[in-house]
Amino acid sequence: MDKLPKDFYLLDTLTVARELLGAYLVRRAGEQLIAGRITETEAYIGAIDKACHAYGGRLTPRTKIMFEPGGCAYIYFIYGMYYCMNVVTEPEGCGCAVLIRGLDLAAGHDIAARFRYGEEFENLSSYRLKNFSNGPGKLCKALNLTKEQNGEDLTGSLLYITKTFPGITNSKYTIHTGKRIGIGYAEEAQHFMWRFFIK
DNA sequence: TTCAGGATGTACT
DNA sequence: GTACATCCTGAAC
Repeated sequence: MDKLPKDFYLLDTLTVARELLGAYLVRRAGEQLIAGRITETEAYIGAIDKACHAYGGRLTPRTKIMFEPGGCAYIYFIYGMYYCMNVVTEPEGCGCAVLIRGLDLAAGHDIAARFRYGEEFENLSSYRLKNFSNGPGKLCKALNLTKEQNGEDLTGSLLYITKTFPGITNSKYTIHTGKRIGIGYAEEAQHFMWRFFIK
């Protein structure tokens, strides 16, 4: 399995955000694997981005993971009930990350469905299938990602990203860009075209 | 199919 | 006390 190496995560945040599209986020749950193709990302660059939790070098217990060298997971709790997962990027001290906003489930359907809805995958309604992991809070629930995985090394065996996944054929895609979602408070930064997604 | 409202903990003022 | 990188439900169209 061609796990993305540490060096990849040290690259420019916008590059990582684009390159992650079409890759597979893999989560080990016991002996089983859950994998989803990444369909939507957003870049957050601490030095210049008012929407970033680490804007202006703000270092708190929550944000300290963002200042680690690229290649670990930054998972935070939001709105009292959801988690969002980010990939920390660039060298140590930068405070940059890429938010994973959407996944297409590729493997581990049954266990993911239990994490997400507590039901078997084949029993899910079409509405639930369509909205299974197409949002940051949703995909964390499907992959059972919580603060327990905050800071997890993405080059380890519990949580990692690959360019291909066994038994899955990569389909072609086109990258689209847009404004980021849910950051209306961020003044000029809300207009940055730092959201990337594929069809 | 779209939309308003509520749930709810943590970080920060 | 307030805002938050969200999602679900139920009601109206």
